[in-house]
Amino acid sequence: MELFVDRGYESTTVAEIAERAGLTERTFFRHFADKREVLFSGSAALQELLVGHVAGASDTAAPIDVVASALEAAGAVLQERGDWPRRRQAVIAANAELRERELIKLASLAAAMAEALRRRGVREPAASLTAEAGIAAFRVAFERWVQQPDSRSLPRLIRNSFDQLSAVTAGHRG
Amino acid sequence: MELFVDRGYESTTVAEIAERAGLTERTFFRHFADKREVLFSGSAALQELLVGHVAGASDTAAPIDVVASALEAAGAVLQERGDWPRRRQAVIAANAELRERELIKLASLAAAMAEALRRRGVREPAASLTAEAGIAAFRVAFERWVQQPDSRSLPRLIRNSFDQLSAVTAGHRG
DNA sequence: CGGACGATGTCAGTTGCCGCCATCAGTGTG
DNA sequence: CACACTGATGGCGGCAACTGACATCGTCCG
Repeated sequence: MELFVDRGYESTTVAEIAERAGLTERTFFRHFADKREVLFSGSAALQELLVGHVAGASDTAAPIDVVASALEAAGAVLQERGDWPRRRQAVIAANAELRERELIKLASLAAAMAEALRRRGVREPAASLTAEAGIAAFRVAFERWVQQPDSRSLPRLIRNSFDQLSAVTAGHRG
Repeated sequence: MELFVDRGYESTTVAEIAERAGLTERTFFRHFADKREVLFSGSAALQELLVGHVAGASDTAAPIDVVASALEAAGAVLQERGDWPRRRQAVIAANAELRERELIKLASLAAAMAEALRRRGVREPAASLTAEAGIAAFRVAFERWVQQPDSRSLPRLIRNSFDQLSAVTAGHRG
């Protein structure tokens, strides 16, 4: 992160990262599949958290509410990490490769939640749709949170985003 | 496409692609920003189509319906290309790098539609949310269409996907 | 003590990608 | 007709991401 913030992601070489960590370039690639992954290795934990929440939710809760509360919980965790998520997001936003990686990580979170919903008995395409739309709501909320100078509560923004989503899709006449 | 289908995306080098086209590797990179872009250069046209539909929709239509009908129109165009979209999608699905690129292209389509909605007077975060959720509905429908052996109408699948989306988010209690 | 094992280092090689300069065909201009 | 300009291409060299094969070293276990 120090190197990325200093001179930008692209103009930082893997050799430099490895040197700063007191390791070899070869060893770096044994810990991370590629250069981008340094910034995304934490997403596995987030995925477990989401899946756990979905699996443990009340049986009577509607799928969209299950997804919403799982993502609010994730938002609370992110909120507690202080500056880190914002600095990380600034680096990601400045680089196209990293934005691509972020999208596939989010898609992977959606897929994991959809799978967890299916285990609760939700059928396709409702499961995928709920998970994907939920991630979309999360993205919009997270982006707002990152850009806001004041620290408005991320879980609250996420909740609002779900409300908006519900309002916005309600108009559709099938 | 011939080379990709034959030996897979990864084990096809840019030099081989260029040679097949009767050009040099150097020239290839003058036409495409990187190796992945060969498969995604058409997305600009799709974006124009979507933005045009959103901009030209009836003033009284609800944003979600505007987005839905724009994506149905896009689906109709894809449908007319016969085998091509399915072959292309098979190549993309088999490779992680290509899936990343596809996601960022879809995100770019969502951003363009959100911008078009804003020009119609839709405010944030409703505009982004509608566009993102719409793209999610499209993705789910397109994936089903690709996997279905019979050629069920893609626009119809997209319409169904939007109906499901509406049903699925309706349960949310804000 | 000795051997298995996991983490690291070393080295050479492939490939994506880019900067720089030369070439060449087509076009407009005096 | 000669010249300059422009746009597309080729050739070459080089950087950086990534990988496979092999060596080394510390640790743990019997």
